Amino acid sequence: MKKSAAPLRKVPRQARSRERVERILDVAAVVFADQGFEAATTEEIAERAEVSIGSLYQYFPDKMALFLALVDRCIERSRVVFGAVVTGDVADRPWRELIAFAVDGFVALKEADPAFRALIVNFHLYGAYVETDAALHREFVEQVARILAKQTRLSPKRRELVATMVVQTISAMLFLSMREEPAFGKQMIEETKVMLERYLEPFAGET
Amino acid sequence: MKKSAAPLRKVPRQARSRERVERILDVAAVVFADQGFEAATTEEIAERAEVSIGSLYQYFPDKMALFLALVDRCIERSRVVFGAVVTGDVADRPWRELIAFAVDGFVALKEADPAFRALIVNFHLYGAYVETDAALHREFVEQVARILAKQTRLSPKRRELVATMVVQTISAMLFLSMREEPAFGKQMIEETKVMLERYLEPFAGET
Amino acid sequence: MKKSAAPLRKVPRQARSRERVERILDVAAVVFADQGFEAATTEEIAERAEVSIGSLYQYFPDKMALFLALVDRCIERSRVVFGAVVTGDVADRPWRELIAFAVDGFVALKEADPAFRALIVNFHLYGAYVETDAALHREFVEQVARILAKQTRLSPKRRELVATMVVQTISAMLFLSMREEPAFGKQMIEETKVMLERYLEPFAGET
Amino acid sequence: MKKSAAPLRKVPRQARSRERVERILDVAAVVFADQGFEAATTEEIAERAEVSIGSLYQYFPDKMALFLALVDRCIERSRVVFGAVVTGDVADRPWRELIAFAVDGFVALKEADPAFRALIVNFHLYGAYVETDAALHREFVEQVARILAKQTRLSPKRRELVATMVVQTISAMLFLSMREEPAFGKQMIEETKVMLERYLEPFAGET
DNA sequence: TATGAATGAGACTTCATTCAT
DNA sequence: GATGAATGAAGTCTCATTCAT
Repeated sequence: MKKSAAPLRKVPRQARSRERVERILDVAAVVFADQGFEAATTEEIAERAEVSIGSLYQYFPDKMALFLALVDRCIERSRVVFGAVVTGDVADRPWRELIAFAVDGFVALKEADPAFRALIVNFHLYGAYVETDAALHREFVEQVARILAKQTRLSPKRRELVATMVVQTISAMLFLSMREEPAFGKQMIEETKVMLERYLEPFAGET
Repeated sequence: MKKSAAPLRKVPRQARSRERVERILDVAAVVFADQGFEAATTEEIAERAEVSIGSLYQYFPDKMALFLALVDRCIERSRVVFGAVVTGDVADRPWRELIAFAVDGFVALKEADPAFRALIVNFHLYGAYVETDAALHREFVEQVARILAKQTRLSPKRRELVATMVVQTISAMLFLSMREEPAFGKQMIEETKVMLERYLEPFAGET
Repeated sequence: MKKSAAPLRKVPRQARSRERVERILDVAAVVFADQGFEAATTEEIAERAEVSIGSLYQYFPDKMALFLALVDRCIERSRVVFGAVVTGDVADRPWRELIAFAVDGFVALKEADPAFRALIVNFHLYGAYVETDAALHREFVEQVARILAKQTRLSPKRRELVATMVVQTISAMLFLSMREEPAFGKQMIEETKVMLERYLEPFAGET
Repeated sequence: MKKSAAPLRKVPRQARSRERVERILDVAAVVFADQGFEAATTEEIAERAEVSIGSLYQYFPDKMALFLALVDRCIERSRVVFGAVVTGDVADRPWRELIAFAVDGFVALKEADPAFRALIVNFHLYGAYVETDAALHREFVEQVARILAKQTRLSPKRRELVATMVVQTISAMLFLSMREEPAFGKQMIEETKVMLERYLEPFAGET
């Protein structure tokens, strides 16, 4: 599968068009989340967005561009949500709280935003097809790394590694917990917090 | 999406045929690992196995059956590898060693066996289409749970949860590490050991 | 063998498209008539209709839908032709005329409309696969039964039986006469009239 | 679809082989009758006959040859059954009896012999693919024509035509009655006798 | 001669994408 | 710009027939 050149073919300037693009993305998120990227069809997305298939392709050069646009959208939205962690004094709170804040934040995003579910469900695509790739993950990793910078004495390299572990663990568990019975899924999420706490605690004083 | 009824349509009795089936599966493993289940085509698999498409379908009723056969194959092979952990005295060793044993074991399997890579890369399929489903995961979870039973006082319910966390963490990290630069990937694997050790240690005396 | 859900996938609204659909059906009629339903291929139909295979499937969900559409088409056309028999005073004419009218009507339809030939040639399909089934036959049977109601004192049950005999005899002989030398075929048709006249005459005063 | 050159590839001389051929034909009759010629597969026939597919093709050059062999078989068997009509004094009986004898004879054959059902069900094939064609029908037509010669003064040409009508009507009704509810089917058969009686009676004194 | 594994043309159908209106 | 009909490459799977053992 080829990669898509640009996420957006043309930037819609008029309010009407922007609405259309939003509607398309809203629908795409739901469809990708429900059926998976490959099983989803552009026609269904266009139909459910009450937009002609031609219009869809006017804004998005190909199917993958839809997915990439969702990635971008998630990055923006997560920036808003997690901005508080880094900028505010939240970063000075104890691990337990930070982790709970992060994990619950992700869970909330997943629950509230179909676009997030779409990414989580299809995160196996990242490496295979997308090169904008883990743009979202990188975003998160950087944010976590910044917190680690404040609370630990880890080297930059190590910080990136640890931050990556944290982010990947959370996203993996979000994905995996979705396939279990809801009750067990919730337990997995709680257990993820435990695992991360135990993992991170020793770093407080470590180099 | 339909499920495949039987893994094998015809059980090959002659050595010649068994070879063919093996060759088909060997190739399928590589193709599924490289391109993903959906992008892979039965025709390419047949071609690269130097077998006619008809022969392929003589043994496997449909594409999914190929994947399921790989699952079975992995289960068998992993049973051999991990059998030692449960039966032998290995189970009495300290956490650090057990975890290293398990993680390195998985890494070795992944490195040695394309079938394992195929499963890891396509593990998002398990729940969606397959009902033999996490047969492999369940296998691993049970084995880990047995070790936990020996070394901890966790309740059966909790044991299952913890074992699930361990297995899913390992397989997720195996998958994710494959998409990073090799060097960074290796660091992730090592870090996974650290995370699991810290996660499991406290369970030694816990209820 | 599965049945086709809807005769038409998309109702063509523009004149251009309706033409296309007509062309597809025209060609399908000829191909089904010449080669039989099973031997006919959707690709050949599309090709001869100078339409892409994709277009064909845009209007017809599957091969069977093409056939069903032909059935519908025939029902409509036959309604037009035979409408006169029931509504008009034609029904008061003597048997000989009515039978000649019906048989000659069928022959004319067969000669003029490939769709009719397609149905006649493939009428073995009706019961096996189609549930719109003998929709066409039922239509004819009802019309004939209505005439019988006017001209005889047969019980409703018996009327249905006799009407069925008449319709089936005509359609069978149409089919069979197509496989004989044209001259002999025509004789068979004429003889069919004789047979039906002799069969029906005694019913005039019967209960 | 091509025609098959010879009905039998090699005439089996040994008892063992003749048995095999018989078994194949027995099964083919049932399968062709149940599923229709096109839907039937040679593999299923071979399997149910407990014969390898290779053996089947040793005796029959292709699928159609199986069908043609069934035609031959039916001709032979019908000769035995109907022989009495022509040779014996049966031919001197009144129409009503003769017709009943013929129709009931066909019905009995159909009921007793799957091969007959196979022909009846697939009689639409005759003209389309087979050139040995109406071999069976011709046989019957000749027999009926012989009776007509004894009981009427019809010209040879007319005799053939009338005999054809009789045979085709019976076989068509046998086929059609199989697709109706059993009760209605039986009524159709009885009604067929009525129709033929009325059709033939006037010929007694006709030229 | 019997076997049944192997073959591969070809059938049906889908769906991302284009382009005339 | 919007529309949606049209396209056709490509995919999965079947089955009549062959041929090595």
